[in-house]
Amino acid sequence: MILPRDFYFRPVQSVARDLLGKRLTHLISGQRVGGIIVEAEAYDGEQDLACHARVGKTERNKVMYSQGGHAYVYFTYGMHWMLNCVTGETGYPSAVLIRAIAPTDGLEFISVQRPNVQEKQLCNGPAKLTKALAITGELNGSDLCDPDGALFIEQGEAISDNNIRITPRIGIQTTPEPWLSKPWRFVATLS
DNA sequence: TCTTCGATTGTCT
DNA sequence: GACAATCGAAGAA
Repeated sequence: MILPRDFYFRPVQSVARDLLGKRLTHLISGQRVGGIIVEAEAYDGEQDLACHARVGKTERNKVMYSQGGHAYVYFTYGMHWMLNCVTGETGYPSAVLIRAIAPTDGLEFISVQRPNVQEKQLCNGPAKLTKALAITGELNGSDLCDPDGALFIEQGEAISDNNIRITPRIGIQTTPEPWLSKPWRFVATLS
């Protein structure tokens, strides 16, 4: 059961929190590869100086300005892909960075993608999970609400508030306050 | 266990 | 020409 587009038409912080426990799937040659989302971060518009859209609309970040429910996939550090879910109405650049999942489907595919890696470390980072699920720039702009698409997010398990940790965002060291300390990272604690 | 640092390229100024 | 929403290896303690 794929999440309806309405799910993404809410404040990006709410979407980030509620994505925890949902099921991310990449369909590869008909095979389901994916897992449960356990970590996500919110990036909220041009005023958020940690958000790519802080410099306005560019060729790179234009997908963030599209309608909620689409995938924003970008390349960074010369070697890593990152996966985001666009939120909000067309024209408002906000998105949720998917930072980690607990893999449940296509484990043999994942182990080929990430050889010699302990199970717990397979998808516990934003670049790790894109590598594990073979997500690249080809999927940039994909509609996550399309049941015939290759990449989609389905209803999963509800995560209660006392199983969620909220912290500042990671990897934005050069971002000035107050954005640096915004509690916009959501982590589902296992068990 | 903790900290430092190299890899590697698309994108923006 | 600078640097990035990172990772993992290597070295120190």
